[in-house]
Amino acid sequence: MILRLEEIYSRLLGRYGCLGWWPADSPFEVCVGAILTQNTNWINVEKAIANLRQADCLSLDGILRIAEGQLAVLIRPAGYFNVKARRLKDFVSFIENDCAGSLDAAFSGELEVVRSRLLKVKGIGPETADSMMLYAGQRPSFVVDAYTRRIFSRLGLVPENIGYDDLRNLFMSSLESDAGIFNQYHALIVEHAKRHCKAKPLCDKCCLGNVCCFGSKL
DNA sequence: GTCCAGGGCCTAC
DNA sequence: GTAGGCCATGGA
Repeated sequence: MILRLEEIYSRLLGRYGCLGWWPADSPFEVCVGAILTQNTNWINVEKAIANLRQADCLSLDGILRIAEGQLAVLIRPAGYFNVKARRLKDFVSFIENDCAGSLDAAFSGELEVVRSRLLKVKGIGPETADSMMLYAGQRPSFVVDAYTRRIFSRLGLVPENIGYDDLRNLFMSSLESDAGIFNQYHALIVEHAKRHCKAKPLCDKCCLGNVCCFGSKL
């Protein structure tokens, strides 16, 4: 049986309930987290964010002000710290110079225009741009990640090697364009993946019929 | 010791 | 246009 996207959402919501993503105190913090979490465990990101907060650098001005080398030291626990320090600097420069220092301005305008503007910033790829738009800007841009591709290809809904934009388009054309739903759906996918898709061997009580649950790698 | 985590850029073919 | 290498920490 092939499950539809709405049915999968309904099952995940029934299983895990409202998750209330993203775990951050402000839209700016969401953006910082989106960059820091690239290919990195969230636990390590939290440590880096705690360092930034303690150093009073968890703000646009804070990151503009601090030297890149010092920034790298603070975010060290998140890994790739030299790369990510540069990316954070590039991002705040974009907000300061191209958006008049306003995150609201960065997220204002036609959806795909906002997205393509973000994608021009070095270090912001599709997933990071969509995460920022959805979780910091409350814009209905669906976030696809490795978990999404893994689960939905295992369920037989898409090819394993489907491209990012193709998978994003599938969700966005199949679901009501609602930031609240997109927010929940992505959060539910991540929650499900963390609990089930890494289970070895097959986990039990999988609300998607165990199909997606057989180790983290195919 | 090995694998993996809520990616993205750059270089070679 | 795309596959492969690189960036790097910390927990399982």
